[in-house]
Amino acid sequence: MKGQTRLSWTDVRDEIRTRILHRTYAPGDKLPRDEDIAAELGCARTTVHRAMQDLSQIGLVERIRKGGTHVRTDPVTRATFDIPITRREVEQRGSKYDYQLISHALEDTPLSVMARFGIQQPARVLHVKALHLADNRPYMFEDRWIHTGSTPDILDVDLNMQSANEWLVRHKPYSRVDVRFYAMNAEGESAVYLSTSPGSALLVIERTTWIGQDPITSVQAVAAPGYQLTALN
Amino acid sequence: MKGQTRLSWTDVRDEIRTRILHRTYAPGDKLPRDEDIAAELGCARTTVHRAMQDLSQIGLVERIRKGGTHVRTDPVTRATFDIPITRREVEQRGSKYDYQLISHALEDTPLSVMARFGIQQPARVLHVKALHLADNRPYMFEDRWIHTGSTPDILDVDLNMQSANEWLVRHKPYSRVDVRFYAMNAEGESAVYLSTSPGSALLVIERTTWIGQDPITSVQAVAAPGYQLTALN
DNA sequence: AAGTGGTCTAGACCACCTT
DNA sequence: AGGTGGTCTAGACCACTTG
Repeated sequence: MKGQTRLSWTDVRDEIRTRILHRTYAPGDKLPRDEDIAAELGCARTTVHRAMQDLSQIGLVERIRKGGTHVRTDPVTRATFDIPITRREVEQRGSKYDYQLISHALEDTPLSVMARFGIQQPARVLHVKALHLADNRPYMFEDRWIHTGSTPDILDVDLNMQSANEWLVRHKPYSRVDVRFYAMNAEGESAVYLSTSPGSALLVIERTTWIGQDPITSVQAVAAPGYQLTALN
Repeated sequence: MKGQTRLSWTDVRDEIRTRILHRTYAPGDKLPRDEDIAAELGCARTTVHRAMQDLSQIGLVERIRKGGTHVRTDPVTRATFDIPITRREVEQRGSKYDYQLISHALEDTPLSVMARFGIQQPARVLHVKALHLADNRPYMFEDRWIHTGSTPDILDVDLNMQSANEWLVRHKPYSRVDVRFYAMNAEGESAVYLSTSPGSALLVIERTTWIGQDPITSVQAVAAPGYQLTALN
């Protein structure tokens, strides 16, 4: 006799995915009820549910109570990115990490930053510019605004010793984050500090974080030329 | 008496997250065993497990069998992006969508595309260039290579009527995808078709897909100036 | 109103890793 | 070797949404 073992939810997931790839279940089709699939494959409904949870998160199927499970007609490509502390990112590439504080000053939020924070009135913020280096070469230029209302402690930190990036990540958990990517031409400071010519195309990672309703920080992280963001998996 | 209702896994998740935010469980700390948390909060262990599954996926905690659950010391920012069919993306912005085929030709894969596909020998591919428009203005320029070995059907498609993007998404499911973002200076064709001046910084979304081991397509989607990618949530 | 997915429970066993 | 998370089951009830 052969070693018939119990079905795991990954088995079920793979089976369903295969059927979708092979068009047994075509785009737009309604899949059988969880319970029927469970009966067919010989496992508990919970196990099918776990499999479907995965497929649903990937974006392969769409599940609606009472409506049933459908294969998505317009499958989206869903990509997930990890954005670690810059120091860690550099070290994981096997490079030597260095950091330089360029400037820091107490200022009022400009309109652009007020918009990012979603606030109506200007607020007192610490404006920090800094450069991250990998193997002594510019890696990322960061232009950051830190809300002194929500994060007064930042004023006591010696930013020559420790990047604001690192201090914040270690000391200020956030409850909400907005992340966006776009391209920018190097100009002025970004060109100088990244040692590139004005006009170079640079990738920008803009991140804004809040704790509850209160803004913490907003940063434009401008990567050196050639930088690529790669999705997990 | 008040309506004491049963704890849901989201309640548990929120409770744990709050404790992490409040440093009840500080970065690096080991959390109690699932079973103990369940006992404390008064729910089944499975419910705690479901909550932890979520926190683990977000990247807030790290779980290791026998090792227990730990608060991550270097929380990463994890961002997820949906990359829909371009037509859908345009229409969801409330704009009118148009599409122009620029050129298509059978060619051999250049080295760069062989690298993306992960193949050693050149392959016969359909090289397609096309432009997507939103409200009659250039929106995205796409430079695509389609492997005719895995996808011979593409040769029968009238690419004037239907973008390769759309046809592929509808007819060729993939099992693996590589996604990366980077910045590029407009030059030559990309500048001309996107109606911008050479040198403009443009965001590029590069996507390569496979079915099993076989490459399907690789595309450089070059967005018009000002384009932003925004994370879900 | 009814059907379908979503969740919760209690118990059992398994798999993996640290000690 | 033992402890912890991971999974499976069976059954029950809930919540949402469509017809």
